[in-house]
Amino acid sequence: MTVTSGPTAGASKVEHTLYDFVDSYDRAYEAAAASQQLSVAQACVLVRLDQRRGMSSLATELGCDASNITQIVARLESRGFVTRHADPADGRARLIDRTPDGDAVSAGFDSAFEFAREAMKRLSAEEQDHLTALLRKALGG
Amino acid sequence: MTVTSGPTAGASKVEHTLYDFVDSYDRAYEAAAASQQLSVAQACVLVRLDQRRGMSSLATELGCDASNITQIVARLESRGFVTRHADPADGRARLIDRTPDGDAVSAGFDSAFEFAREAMKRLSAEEQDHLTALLRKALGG
DNA sequence: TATTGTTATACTCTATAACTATA
DNA sequence: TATAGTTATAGAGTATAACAATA
Repeated sequence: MTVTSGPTAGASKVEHTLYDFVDSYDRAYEAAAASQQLSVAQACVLVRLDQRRGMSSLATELGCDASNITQIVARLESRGFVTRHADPADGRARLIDRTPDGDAVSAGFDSAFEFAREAMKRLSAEEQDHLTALLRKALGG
Repeated sequence: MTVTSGPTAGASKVEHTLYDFVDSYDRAYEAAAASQQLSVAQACVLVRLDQRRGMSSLATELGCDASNITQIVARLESRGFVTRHADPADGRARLIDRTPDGDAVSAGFDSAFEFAREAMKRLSAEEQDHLTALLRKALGG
């Protein structure tokens, strides 16, 4: 049940369509993570480690508590997908690196998560541009 | 971290936009649930109980195991938001009803989850129709 | 004093397996 | 035998609070 929404009672047609799209996207993401034996949370962290980075920046970007990241990174480390190193510039900080095994799993996830790619194949370049513009406008500022 | 994705390395502009939209939608859903002291899973179940229904249909619709629904419904019941009744037509089945308190919380959630509503206010009727058509086409069959 | 990260704790979500009751 | 639901269990996600080390 990673999938969230469900259209409200009085929702309009476009709102139902938005829900269907988000629902499909989320389910595809979960399936792609599962194909690599990853939880959604683990996949979220792993794919963001294409460059070495610290714990707190991950927590900020993912909108969760730092202690949560500590746990997820610990599980990824125990499976050999990441390593932790002291930051020479700040004795408090830790820098996380993805290992070659982690790179492979992350790449496997990227290959498996084909939802957006497949969906956009059904649209022409002009339609993609129009969709981008409409969604940007809908998102506002 | 209900939010899932994160754009892939080689993702196109429209794919980034899709991610931004899904990300915003999911975060807004989570915030609306939290505003009613509900988890995302609890909100998913509660909003689907506008009519009396059985456990297995919820599990099927939400794509999770029946034992999971048992737990979530039990928590909702302990907070007075739903009740369970025997199904007179099938001695094995249970029918779940939302209580008046549950109705109020569900309505509170609907009011708080204004993401899709607010986003569509930024588009004209024609733009909404066009967006619907594009997303439907992108979703395919 | 403030920040980075960890540990301890508690609760929720989730699936699997075993079970009861009913169809 | 098959289905609806529960219970027991275990692992994972999550936040809060308390803590150590460093800035």
